[in-house]
Formats: sequence, structure tokens, C-alpha cells
Amino acid sequence: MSNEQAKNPPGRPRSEKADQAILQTTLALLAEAGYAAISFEAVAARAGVGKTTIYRRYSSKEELVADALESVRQEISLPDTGHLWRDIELLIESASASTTNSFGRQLVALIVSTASTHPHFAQVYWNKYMQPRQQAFSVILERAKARQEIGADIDGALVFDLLSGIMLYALMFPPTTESWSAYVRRALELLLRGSGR
Amino acid sequence: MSNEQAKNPPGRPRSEKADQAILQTTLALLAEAGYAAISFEAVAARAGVGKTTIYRRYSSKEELVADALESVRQEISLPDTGHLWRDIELLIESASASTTNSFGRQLVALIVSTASTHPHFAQVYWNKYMQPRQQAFSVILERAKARQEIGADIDGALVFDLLSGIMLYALMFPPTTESWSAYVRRALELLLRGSGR
Amino acid sequence: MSNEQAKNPPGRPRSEKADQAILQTTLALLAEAGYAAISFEAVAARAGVGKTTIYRRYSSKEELVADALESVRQEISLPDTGHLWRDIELLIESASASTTNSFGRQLVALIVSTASTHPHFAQVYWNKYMQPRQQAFSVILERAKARQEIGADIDGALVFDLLSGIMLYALMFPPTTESWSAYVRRALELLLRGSGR
Amino acid sequence: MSNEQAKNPPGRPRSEKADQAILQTTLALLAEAGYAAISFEAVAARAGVGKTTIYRRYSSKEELVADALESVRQEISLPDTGHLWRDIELLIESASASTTNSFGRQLVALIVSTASTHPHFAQVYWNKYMQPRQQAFSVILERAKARQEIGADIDGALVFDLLSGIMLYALMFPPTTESWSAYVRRALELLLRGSGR
DNA sequence: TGTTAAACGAGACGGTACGTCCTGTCTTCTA
DNA sequence: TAGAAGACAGGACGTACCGTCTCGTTTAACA
Repeated sequence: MSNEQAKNPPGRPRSEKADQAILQTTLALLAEAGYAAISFEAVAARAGVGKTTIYRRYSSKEELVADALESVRQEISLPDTGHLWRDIELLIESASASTTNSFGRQLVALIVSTASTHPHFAQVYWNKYMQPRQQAFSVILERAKARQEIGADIDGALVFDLLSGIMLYALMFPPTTESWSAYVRRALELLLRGSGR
Repeated sequence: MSNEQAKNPPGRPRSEKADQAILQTTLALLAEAGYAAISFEAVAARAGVGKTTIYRRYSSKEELVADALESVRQEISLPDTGHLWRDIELLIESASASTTNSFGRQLVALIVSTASTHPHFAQVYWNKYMQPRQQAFSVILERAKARQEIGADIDGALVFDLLSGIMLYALMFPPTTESWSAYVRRALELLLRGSGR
Repeated sequence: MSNEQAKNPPGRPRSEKADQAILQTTLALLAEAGYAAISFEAVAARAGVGKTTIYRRYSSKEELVADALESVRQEISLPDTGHLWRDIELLIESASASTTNSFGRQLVALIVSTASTHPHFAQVYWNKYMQPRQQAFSVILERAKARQEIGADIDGALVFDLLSGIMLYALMFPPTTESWSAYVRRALELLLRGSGR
Repeated sequence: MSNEQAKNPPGRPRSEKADQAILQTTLALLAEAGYAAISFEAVAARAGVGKTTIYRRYSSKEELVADALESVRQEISLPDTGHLWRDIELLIESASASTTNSFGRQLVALIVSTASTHPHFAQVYWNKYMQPRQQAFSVILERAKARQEIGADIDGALVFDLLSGIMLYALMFPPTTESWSAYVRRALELLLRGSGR
């Protein structure tokens, strides 16, 4: 077949070094000064790269940042202590840990900021960060079902979504009468109440 | 008493007309072209007002928009059909209605966009838009408790928050396998399941 | 007769104190920071006076400054040593003295700056500063004529004008090969050469 | 040799077209509306050029105008009729001609206005406009000396300066009892009196 | 081993918006 | 009715980025 093998285009190939410099600079700026501080001009200057070189790769700030995020390695640990609550506890703790550092905070803020205006952006975040966690959560609930800690009819994904939703919500409108974590725990209890734990 | 009567400050008082022109122009731009299209320059030009006049009142775009939002009249209807589900249905419908028009959409997007970077912003939105609805929701649940449709121990505010949270969440990460409303309904059912409806 | 006596206008009379404050502040600013630094705003602020109060008196920056200049007391000394050259020497020295201090320098610069665009301005300067000196110079030359130091047909005013002219000229285009005063002296010699000194 | 050949700097070179547009617009504004009407904003708008493009070249209005003046072509005609007075007559006439048009008037006014505050400005004017005329004048006097119309000891440059000076002076303080040209002629006669014409 | 064609860094281009300053006018309260 | 205080519409200032463009210079695959 003709295009089975991607033929090398003529001319000088894209510089891998420039790729790296651009992405790393983008992530660095994101962590240090936030999304608003990212501009093609700033990235180019700091990465020691021409503006054209960036425009050739990305046609908007969002594309650039999305790609930078995609390049970050993520590892999800899947706790398995044999007890539903302890597993969940560990999961939340791990999520919390990756959100409290400077980069994580900026990242969440960024997602919230641009989810509405740049859906593609949220898509990347979903695939890369949320979905794996949703699946991990589901696995944990399946194990709990097998141990008959909770009812078999409960929808793990939905519980995860509700939990994520209220975390998001609490981020925008922080609870005033109790701590953030107490609030989330209360929500979790409500969610699992009917499930005969 | 000394400061019982607020004394007029010296000098020409702020122009009420300018106040109005600024706020209305801001809201108009928000509805028409979105938050990003709002600039002091644009508002000044369209409102027929000097830039200085705006800067005298607001020191940032966010302050300006926050004040504009605060100036919008909001009315919450409190349905009372005698049936929990029908009441909730009506409430959701009304919320949905005020979100589907151009201005509402821009507004929600804006809140989500800036909640993290400008907490004050979210505060205004909470006081003006969310809290009244939370209270309305609580009233409806109280009535349902009185009719023994649901258990007396359920926390209306928390349910409202969880519901709002998942709506927000679904806005950022739209469900792929089912419709938005079906998804929300499923969540609501899960929430009220343990409550002996 | 009706208007023989300037009738007091109704209402509050103009404040003498404000008059003074305005003029002095104007002169101070002129000496300190130059003509360009003078603005109605700046004068008002520093004089502790409303902008309106200044606008009521002067309709342009030039009027204001012209009036301020007019308020400065000037004294011309008329040297009479019995020798033409010594008299001229003293006159030049005195003129030079009143030009070398900060205020004098600013003043001359100002006149040069605005002579073309604001003739009225130069008029004030002429009446107040130049004419008296021209007359003093003429008197000195008349005395020299009486002593037969110079010919009777020489036009003192014209010589003064030529001398002033070249001083002005030398101010704009400073001589490069000799000192300012040597240059002026050379000119003076040329001017009086034909006059049998 | 190393720097014999000026190496091209990296990056896109300055646009010659923009250079021209800026200078011509500056001269046009100067001729039409005077120095005060020149603003970076106005020049940019009318020249169809970004403000930045002008700021990249000039850091002040004065620099800009100085360069614009420097770009104007000037030709000095050197009359040679064989008679001193007729030559001078022609020279003055030519100088007068180039000063009576709109541009010339603005130009002289400008020089006078800013000579004191922006010496560099006067420098350009001197090199470009005055010096050539001073030299032409000297040549004419030299010829007159050769013809023995005037004494050999007369300093042409100084006479020129005195003449220029009184013209300048008469511009600032116009003669009240006689015409401008009669006044200048009288001065010229005084200057050349001792020279046995 | 050259040729060639695209990518590269650098930086200028026409623009838009920023936030500050000043202008000349106006509107209020106080004296 | 003058005065101080200060708000008003307007407009220029000088700066920062935008997204596009034009340079001279690599850099590798193809001829």
C-alpha cells in the first residue's frame, strides 16, 4: 500500500529539542506563575526558541498547555487493604497529595478555569487524570462488593462522579461551618448510606 | 450621635448615570460576546464614558463584573405541588431555564472560569444565585419530611450541594453514554435512595 | 457719574490669598522643574486651590505664566563710571547675573520657547525685562556720545538689539571655537568699530 | 579584516517603507498643524504604522522630528552677481522664501521653541540649515573683499551670526516703528559701515 | 557530494488593550 | 457668588502581547 509507511517529508525535520524545551517551559511557567502568565512570547523567550517554532506546533495557548499536560507522567496506585474505607481513605489521600503541590493547584485551577471555554482541554484532563482514578475507585468498590461490604447494585462510577463533583463544588464554594475534609466525608457517608455497609 | 447621619463628602458626587451605563454595558457585553470580550476600553467606549470613570470605581475587570452581576435582579420561585419529585422537577426546570439563555450560559461559564482565581467572585455568585436556591431546596425537602416522603434525618443542604456538584462536574466532563438530564436524575435517585421515598 | 467708581460686584470677592498662592506656585514650579512641568492640575494641587479658581482667572497656561512673570519685581541699575566700556561691562555683568540662577535660566528658555507661538508672552517679557535695559543702554551710549567716546550718529537701540540678538543666537547655537563671552565681546567690538571709539 | 564588512544583524530587518512613511507623515503634520500636533499616536495612525514601530526607532518626539528634519533635502544657491549688495539681497530673498511657506514657518518656530530644552535639536538645524548658509555668506564676502568692496579684515561668519541674531530677535520682538525688512537692512548697514563699502 | 526544502533563532510588523496622566468642563457643598 | 473639592468625557502616553512576516542559518534526506 502506498501510505502504509509514513514517508519522511522533505526538508529539515522538527527539532525534538525544541519540542522538549517548549513543553517543559510551559509546565514550569504554569507551576510558577499560573496559566495567565503563559504567553507565546514568554514561553519562546524562556525556552530560547522562536515564536514561529511554537506557532508551527500549536495554534492556541490551550493546545500548547493541553499537550504539555499530556506529557506529564501520572501513576495511580491501587490500594488493596481489604477494607473499603481504608482503601478509599488512601485513594483520597493520594489524590489530595497530588493536588496540594504548586503545580497540582495550578493545574486544577486551570482545568476549572477553562473547562467551559475549551472543552478539548477538559477532555485531555479527563483521559489523563480522572478516568484512571474513576476506574481505580470502581475496582475498589467491586472488591468491597465481593466482600459484601456494600450492596451489589451500587454504581461505582456514579459514586465517584458525585464525590468528584462535590469536591469541585467545595473548591468553588468552600464550606463555612466545617472543614473541607469533614464536609467531603459527610457526603461520602450519605452516598454509601443506602448500601448497607 | 456623631455618625448617625452619613455626611456628604466634598466634591462632585459620583454620577448615578455613569454607574448605570457601566453596569448595563458590562452585562450586555457579557451576554453578547462573553467574559473575554470585556475590556475597560470596550466598556468605556460603548457606555460613552471615560476610562478613568470606570477605573475610579473598579480596579479590575473582576470587580467590575462582580458588581454587574450583583446588580441583576433574581427571583426564586418556590414550587409547592404537594409532591417531592414534582417540586424538584420544577426547581430543576427553573434553574435550567435561567441557564439556557445566552446570558445565563455566559454567567455560569464565567463563574466556573474564575472561581479559582477570584474567590470573591464566586462569593458574589454564591450569595446571589446559589444560596437562595439551596434554601428553596431545603424548604421543599422539609415539606417532604413533613409528608413523610423522606426520612427526617436527611440533610437538605448537603443533598443540594451534591446535586449542584454533579451538575458542575457534568458540565466540565459531559456524560458520554447517556443524556445530561438522565445522568442527573440517576444521581438524584442514588442520593435519595436510603431515604425511604 | 454711574461708573466713575468701580462698583463692587455682588457675591463673594476674589480671594487675594488664592491670587498669591497661584502666582507663587507658578513661579516656584517654573524655577524648579521648568515650563513643561506647569499644568493647571499641578499648580492647583500644590497651591491648595481648586482648578476652577485658576481657570476663572486665566484661560491658558501662557496667561498664567505671563502674569506670574509680571508679578516679579525687577530693578535695573544704571552704571555711570564715566567710561563707556566699563559701563557696558557692568551692564552685561548684571544681565548675566540675573540669567545664571535657576529661575533666570528657566525664564529665558521659556521666552525663547514660546515667543513664536505666544507673542503676547514675549510682549510681557519685552516690557518688563528688555525695554528697561534697552533704555539703560541708550542712556549709557548718550553719555558716551556727550564725552565724544563714540560718534553722535550711532543708534543705541539698534546696537542693543544687535547685541541682544547675538546673545540669543549664541544661546541657541553655542560658539564652538571660543567662549561665550569672548564671542559676545568680539561682536560688540565689530558693532562699535566704525564709531571711532 | 574582521569588521570591515558590517554584518547583518539577525532577525527581520527594519522596514524601509515604514521609515519613509514615518518621516513623511511627521513632516506633513509639522507643516499642516505644527509641532504641538505631532504625537506618536497621530503619526502612527496616519502613517498606517504601529506605535511600536515608531518607538522602536525613536524614544522621544524630539528625536523623531530631528530625524525628519535631517531627511529633508536642502539646496543652497550661491549667488554671484559681482556686486556685494545684490548678492546679499538674493541670499536674503532666498532665505526668506524658504521661511515663508507653511513648512518653513513651522520649522523656524519649532527650532526657536525647543532650542533651549533640546540642544541636540538645534544642532541638527545648525548643521543642516544654518552652517551651509553661513558658509555661502562667507564666500560672498570673500568675493567682495577680492573686489575690494569691503575691508579684508572683516569676519564674514561673525557678520552672518549678528545678522541671524537680529533676525531671530526681530522675530521674537517685532519692530514697532518700521517694517521688518527695513529694520534688518538698517542693521546690515551698521554692520558693514566700518568696512568702507 | 551537492542540492533542496523545510525548520530554526531572531526580531520587526500592524494592532489592541493596558493603566496613568492631564485637559477643560461640570456639579456639589461651604463660606 | 467665589471657593475647594473632585467627578466627568476625552485623548495621548509608553508598555506588553498578539499573530504574522521576513531575514540569514542549520539540518537532513534525496539525487
